[in-house]
Amino acid sequence: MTIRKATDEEPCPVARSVDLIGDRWSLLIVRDAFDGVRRFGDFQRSLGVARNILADRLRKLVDAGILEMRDASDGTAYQEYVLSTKGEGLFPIVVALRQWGELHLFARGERHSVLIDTRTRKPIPRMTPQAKDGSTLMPAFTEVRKVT
Amino acid sequence: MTIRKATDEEPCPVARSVDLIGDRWSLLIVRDAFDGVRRFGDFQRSLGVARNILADRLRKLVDAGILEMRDASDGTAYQEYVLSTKGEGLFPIVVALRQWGELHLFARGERHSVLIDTRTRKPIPRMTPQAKDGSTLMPAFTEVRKVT
DNA sequence: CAGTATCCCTCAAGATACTG
DNA sequence: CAGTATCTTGAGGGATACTG
Repeated sequence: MTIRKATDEEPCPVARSVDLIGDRWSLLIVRDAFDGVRRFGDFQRSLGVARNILADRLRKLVDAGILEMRDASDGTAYQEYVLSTKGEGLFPIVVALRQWGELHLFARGERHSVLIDTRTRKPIPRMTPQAKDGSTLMPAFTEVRKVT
Repeated sequence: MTIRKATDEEPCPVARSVDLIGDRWSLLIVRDAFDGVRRFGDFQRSLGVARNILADRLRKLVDAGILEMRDASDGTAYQEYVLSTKGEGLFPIVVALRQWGELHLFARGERHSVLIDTRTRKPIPRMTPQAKDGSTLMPAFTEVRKVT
């Protein structure tokens, strides 16, 4: 990052976003968070990431205001990491990555995990529906749960 | 990547997408490509990336079928890199990153670059318009040109 | 101009042991 | 269980010189 502009001098919003969440793990943590994962150990098992790296990424995501720490809902003494409103705003990015990947990175018939919109109880569509003007309709974030 | 699954064993489309384009430079190259950048030197100047890294990323993007090489349109002996259909499919991801960044990563009033939709001649909106059901409307890719 | 070849260095990441 | 501390490795990335 010596050569890249400091984030606060970078005029391109895409670049700032990529600087913040464009690493190997952050977006997958966010994906899991959309999927309802909340606890350190669950993230760790889901991702298979080293504990120290996970701790670092969680801290950065909390510092960035994407995740918030809360007391565990199950009465244990530990913390949970849940998406803030800002973090929930990443939903279109995750969905777009998912849909592009489904369409272009899987062979026909090859199985992949899907997301269920818990409001409509339907899977997030493989492709974004087209509007009349050619724009695409991105599902809203309600709550989502993975099915494999 | 020792611990991460090989791409062809990874069942999550988000993870496959992130594996492919979730590095520091690939998405910014794609962003520039949407912006009409086509030549090695122009990418290099725009991004400030080392030439060997740029060459590597361009090669990987071509191998992945996201960019295609063509003979230069200006008659010179060189090549140009243009988005394939698959690459154009990344538009919603770039737009989503842009809009999230505009909304959450810039102070009020702070200036940032914008994209002009050359079909409508209007800037890509700061926030995705909401549909009645709470889903969001992602602009179509026609052609786009940066304005700072 | 459009790359390739080399060298070097930093940091991300993995492994593992330890602590409250 | 939820982390922290420490060590090691390797890949990513920068600088630069070189080539067709």
